[in-house]
Amino acid sequence: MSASHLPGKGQATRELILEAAYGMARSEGLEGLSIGTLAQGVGMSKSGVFAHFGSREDLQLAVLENAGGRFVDEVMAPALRLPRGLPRLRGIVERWFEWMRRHEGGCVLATASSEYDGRPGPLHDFVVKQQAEWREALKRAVGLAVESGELRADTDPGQAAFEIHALVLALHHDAGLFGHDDAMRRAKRGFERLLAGLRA
Amino acid sequence: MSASHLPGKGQATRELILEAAYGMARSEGLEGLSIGTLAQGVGMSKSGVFAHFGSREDLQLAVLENAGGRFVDEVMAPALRLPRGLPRLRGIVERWFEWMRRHEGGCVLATASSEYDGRPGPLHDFVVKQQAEWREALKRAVGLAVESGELRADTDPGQAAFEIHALVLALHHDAGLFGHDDAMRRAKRGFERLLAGLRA
Amino acid sequence: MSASHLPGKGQATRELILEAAYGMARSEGLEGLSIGTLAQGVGMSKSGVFAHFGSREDLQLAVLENAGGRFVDEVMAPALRLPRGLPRLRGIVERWFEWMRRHEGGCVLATASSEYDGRPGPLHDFVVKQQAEWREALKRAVGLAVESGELRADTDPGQAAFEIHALVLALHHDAGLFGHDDAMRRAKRGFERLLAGLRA
Amino acid sequence: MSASHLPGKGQATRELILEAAYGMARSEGLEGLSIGTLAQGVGMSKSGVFAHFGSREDLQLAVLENAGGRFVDEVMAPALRLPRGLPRLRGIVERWFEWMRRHEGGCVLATASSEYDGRPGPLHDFVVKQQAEWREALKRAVGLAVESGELRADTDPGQAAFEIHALVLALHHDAGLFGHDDAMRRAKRGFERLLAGLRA
DNA sequence: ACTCGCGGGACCGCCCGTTCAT
DNA sequence: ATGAACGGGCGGTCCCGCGAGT
Repeated sequence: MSASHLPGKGQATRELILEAAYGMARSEGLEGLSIGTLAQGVGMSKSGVFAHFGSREDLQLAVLENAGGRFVDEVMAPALRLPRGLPRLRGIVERWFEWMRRHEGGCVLATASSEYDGRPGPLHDFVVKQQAEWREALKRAVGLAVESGELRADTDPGQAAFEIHALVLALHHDAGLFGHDDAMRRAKRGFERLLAGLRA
Repeated sequence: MSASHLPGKGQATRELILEAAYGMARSEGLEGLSIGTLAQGVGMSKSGVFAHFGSREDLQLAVLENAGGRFVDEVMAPALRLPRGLPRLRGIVERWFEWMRRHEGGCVLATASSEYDGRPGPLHDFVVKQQAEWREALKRAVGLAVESGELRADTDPGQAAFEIHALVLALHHDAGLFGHDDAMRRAKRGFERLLAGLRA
Repeated sequence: MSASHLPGKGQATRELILEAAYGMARSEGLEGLSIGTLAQGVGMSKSGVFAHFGSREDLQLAVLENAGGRFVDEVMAPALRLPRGLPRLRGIVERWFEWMRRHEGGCVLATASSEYDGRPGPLHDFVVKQQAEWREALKRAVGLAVESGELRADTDPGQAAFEIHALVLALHHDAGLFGHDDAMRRAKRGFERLLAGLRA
Repeated sequence: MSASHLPGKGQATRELILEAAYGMARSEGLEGLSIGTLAQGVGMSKSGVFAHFGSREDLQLAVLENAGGRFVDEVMAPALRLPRGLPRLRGIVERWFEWMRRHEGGCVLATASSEYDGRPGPLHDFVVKQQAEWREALKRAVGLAVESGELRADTDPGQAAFEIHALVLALHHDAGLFGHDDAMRRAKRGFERLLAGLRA
């Protein structure tokens, strides 16, 4: 957001590294990231890679931040440009499902939740913040649909957000273990049933 | 032929190790298990620990098997002794939630799903088998409740099982990140709403 | 040679172990022998194997002793029953070559010389003793052929024994690296040439 | 493009390590080389040592290569600058004997032959290549002495090379087990006798 | 500003030879 | 002859710094 340094070569390499790191973290998890392997993957020396992030933990944070940014760009932001109410709520969920489809075989953001749920530290805190943010966004979208009268007035937005997120988690879970297609069908049907129950 | 090694000293140590291993895997994940740390935790030498399981992978498998066995004993088995239909279905879900409460701060079985979803190997296969089994049990319980007329005849048991499991996953997720109590409340309300929608 | 303990089961197992150990030492060398691998090879527990020899070193010694005994039985002893002079000398060498043929792919006795030449200890001493013995036997056989007038009177038996042993070593060397057949031809021709030069 | 890392600090350390490794391999054999012990010997950390050679096997190969290079420099190359015929043949053998004198107590190149004769792999292949090369060089030197008329026309160069090499092996063998001086005398006398028999 | 070569120290999973009670 | 355990070592990989090159 500042003019501190023109895009710069460093920034470009950094992005390249993050890209590769994200790919690796998808299958091995953020905890499975190894600087050596990563360096090999991008064709640099270990110290070259290392220099961009002062520590492994900072690298993991950067990957998480980066992926989170993309999630916002591809899921949240476009949905927020849709009209309030059901359209926007549907927009979020559909894009979220679609995101999961593209990340079939491992979504770092989803995996990170269980990697760091019981392990204090900066990564834990960051994951909590991210997840809370998105849950809140979901909750707000539900709330607006209640205000607009599309959903029943006695709807509890937090509860609804919880249940929607549950479907996302189950989608990721089943897609990874049992195959993507069935999981997607079930998730979509689950969402429709949920909406049906809430509709005014 | 004496009573010397029927219960076996080795078996006892093995159980002790598995206990400690389970505790560690709860926070670090099965992939985070280290034989050295584990040995230190049980006050044995590395080689002493190692000898009980021919390899790290076999140790991980043993932990998973052991935990799975306890899950069956504490959740599935007792529920199967309840009368078919809603009571049994409720029995499973309530005990499953209760299991999650006791494993607040990390359930290895739940975490393993995301650790091995995209990583081929014996552990992956085992996880898939376990999860499929329990999902199937859930599905059967739903089916029986349909047969008994307690749930609507057009209920899709597989879909219902998916949605119930989603609530379990969300319970684990939220409990780890946002605190257990809220998560539990939401999961229970979610289950009641789900049942309400399915009731004949 | 004593009546200390009737052949006994223990003795039999011991022989069985030595047999297996010899086989392993042929490809891996005496230093490459591992009690674990050996135990597995004979289908016993490590400690079971270990109990027969108080230490790894004693096992190695036993293997060496055992193989040496067989060498004497198959090479030296039968040759000593031949008439003195050239026949006996030829007998030794031919049987020695033949021994190498049967141990194509590694003769522990030959290998041990280079494993322990620069490493003090009981094994070194034992190897030296064995090799000295056989060299001495060779030397005596040459000496007898000189006395019988079949070889020139100015023959130096120690020198001749050295050169004959050289051919044996070269046979083992070439057989292992370049193939047995060529090596054998060359060794035999070398021996004949040597004899031709010494003949009266 | 500067002189910064043409000699290279790393190269220097590498040579230093190889030097120490050669010393250790002389008594323990190439298979007896241990990275930990080696590191201790050169006063570095294990990983520091390890980094110079991607694996233990590559370290062993490097030691073999290095020693082979020195052998060529000190034995073969200078002899090849002598006039063809007997002088050059003598030059090779004398320098080879001299090499053995300097490596009294264990020559890695000689020992490696018996360590890897029955064990497939890159080291085996390398040893075979080395030995074949030097044998071939010896054979050529004999052949040239035949062409020059100094050795009998019916001389078989391959056979002669075999017998000369046999003396080298016996020199190494006896020097290690029975003492160097006797061995050297016998080897030299053997070579003279051999030449006498081949002379035109 | 960025990248690399080189090295360290801790730890990994695993296997060694060995002991002791049974 | 076994099973359990030990202490120590193996080869190998980790993350991380320092110093210097461009």
